[in-house]
Amino acid sequence: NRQGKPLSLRWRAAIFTFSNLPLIFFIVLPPARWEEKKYEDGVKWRFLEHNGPYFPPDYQPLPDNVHFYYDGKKVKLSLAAEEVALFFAQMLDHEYTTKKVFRENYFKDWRKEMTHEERSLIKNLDKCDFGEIHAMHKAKVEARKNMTKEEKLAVKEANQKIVDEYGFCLLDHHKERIGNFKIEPPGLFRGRGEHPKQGMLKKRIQPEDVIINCSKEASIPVPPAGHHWKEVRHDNTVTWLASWTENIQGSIKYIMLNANSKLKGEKDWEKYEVARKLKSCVDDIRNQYHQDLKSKQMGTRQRAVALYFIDKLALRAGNEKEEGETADTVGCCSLRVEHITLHEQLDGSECVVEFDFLGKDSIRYYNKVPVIRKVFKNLKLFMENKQPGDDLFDRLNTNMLNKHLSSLMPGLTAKVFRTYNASITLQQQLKELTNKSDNVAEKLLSYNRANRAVAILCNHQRAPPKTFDQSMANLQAKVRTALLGLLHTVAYHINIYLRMEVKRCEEQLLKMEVQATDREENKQIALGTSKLNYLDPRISVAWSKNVEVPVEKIYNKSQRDKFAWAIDMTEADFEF
DNA sequence: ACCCCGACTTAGGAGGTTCTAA
DNA sequence: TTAGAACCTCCTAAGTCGGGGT
Repeated sequence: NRQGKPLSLRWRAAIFTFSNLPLIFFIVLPPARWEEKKYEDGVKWRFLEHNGPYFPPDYQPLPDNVHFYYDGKKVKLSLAAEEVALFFAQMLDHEYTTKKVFRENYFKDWRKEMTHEERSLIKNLDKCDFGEIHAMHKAKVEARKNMTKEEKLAVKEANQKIVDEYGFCLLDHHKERIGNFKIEPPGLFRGRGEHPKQGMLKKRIQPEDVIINCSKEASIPVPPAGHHWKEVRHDNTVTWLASWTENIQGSIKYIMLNANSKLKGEKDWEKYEVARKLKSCVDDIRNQYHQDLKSKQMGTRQRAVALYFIDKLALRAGNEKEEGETADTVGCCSLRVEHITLHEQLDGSECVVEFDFLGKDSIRYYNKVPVIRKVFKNLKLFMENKQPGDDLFDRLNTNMLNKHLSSLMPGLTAKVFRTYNASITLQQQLKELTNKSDNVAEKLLSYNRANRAVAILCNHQRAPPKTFDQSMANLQAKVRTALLGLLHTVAYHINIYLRMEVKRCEEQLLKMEVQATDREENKQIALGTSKLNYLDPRISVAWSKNVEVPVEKIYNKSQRDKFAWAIDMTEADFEF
């Protein structure tokens, strides 16, 4: 099986008695889905059938009592222009409708949707009054919030019907959940960070834009009435069920399976197996790049320094990006001189590199890192005679780096280091932080702390919750109250009948303290991303068995579904 | 050798739902 | 019973990486 052990025989036993004789039956179960044999290289399925994507509802025109005004005068907009006006009006409370780039992009695209007459009238966004449309939208949101239980239930049932019809497909022998079966509705593009295309109109997708992928033998999904698909193809070397090209970046969007599917689970498992393989040769690879730091070839030295960062700091590879098409963000290979500052001496350490750049999703990476002298000297060399905006690694790109890595180990790429370092860190931290004698709450705190160490390594940040300070204060107050209550109880009522009560108070207090600590430490850290994408679930499952914490305490339902393969196969002695 | 793009994973936020404690 | 926090699901943007074409 996937732990490298012989394939396990899955069985259940049942005991009956017959005339006081015990009879034991063994039932041999078929192999788990993730133990079925695979297809030849490149083939992802034999049979694929589905109902096609679900399209968002058509635009509903504004009611007659809601108006748009231009320059103080009432203007009845054409349907197309009105729909796009509503997109803007809906977002009026959001700060990016005040941003220059957003407004300019929006206005330019909106004008494209206008009729000739509208275009010649409406020339200035500042003179547009979306007030009534905005108010109508807010009223709708409010009304939705105030729906009765019955109304909410009706909505829920309607949604469930859509899921039942469009949310599943048949892939080989299995009914599988589809991850995103809905076509993305039109709206205004909201990029992350300072995105040059923010505010542009994301257009409505028609069936004529959509490519369907299914097997030849399957019944072809029926397009909405009066429409046809762009294309129906039968490509079993890919996993997507439908695709379309999006108009902002011109990239392809896909409808794919849910994470709990066999296909995705198998891929996930493979990813962690590659990372485990890196574990067995990481020492050699580290020796290699330490040697390469002294290479006569500048390109080799740059590769070595980049690898040092990727390994030590879990930086992303850093592919080059087209300027002006996306926010200005970088990864390791695309770092520029302006993103690092060298300090011979800083806070009592020598050879410190100060990183300050925007990474994926425009999340800031800020870190001061002591490095070995050879790396430090190389960096100085790379920065000589360069402008702040120049590439730090001018003789390196992700392609060259990955080609080198795959020559060291099959399947090795830059991102494997992130997976490997994340998982090995979790395993080490769990070993270090968990005490067998702790109670479940304390063990969970240890787990969260180990998870947190990884999230910090991978720079998984979140905006602090809006009400964080307030809720923290509330929690502290509660702790104080509980503490007082406890003291009070102990001081005045020590007698045998109240010991239970004291014990209960103590437990409650401890739980709250643990909770407060956990929450404070978690203020700006997002644990979910690493849990879902970087941490080999077998480490967590083995830990939960070892320390006797139910797996439900660390994985919720959808996480348990996603990691079903790991929950099924992992024994307490698993080592990453 | 390089570039472009297709396919897939990784990412944080919005918003809805459930839980908890007063 | 209710408000607010915690949890969870959905959404879709933004990365990685390899293969094919030039």
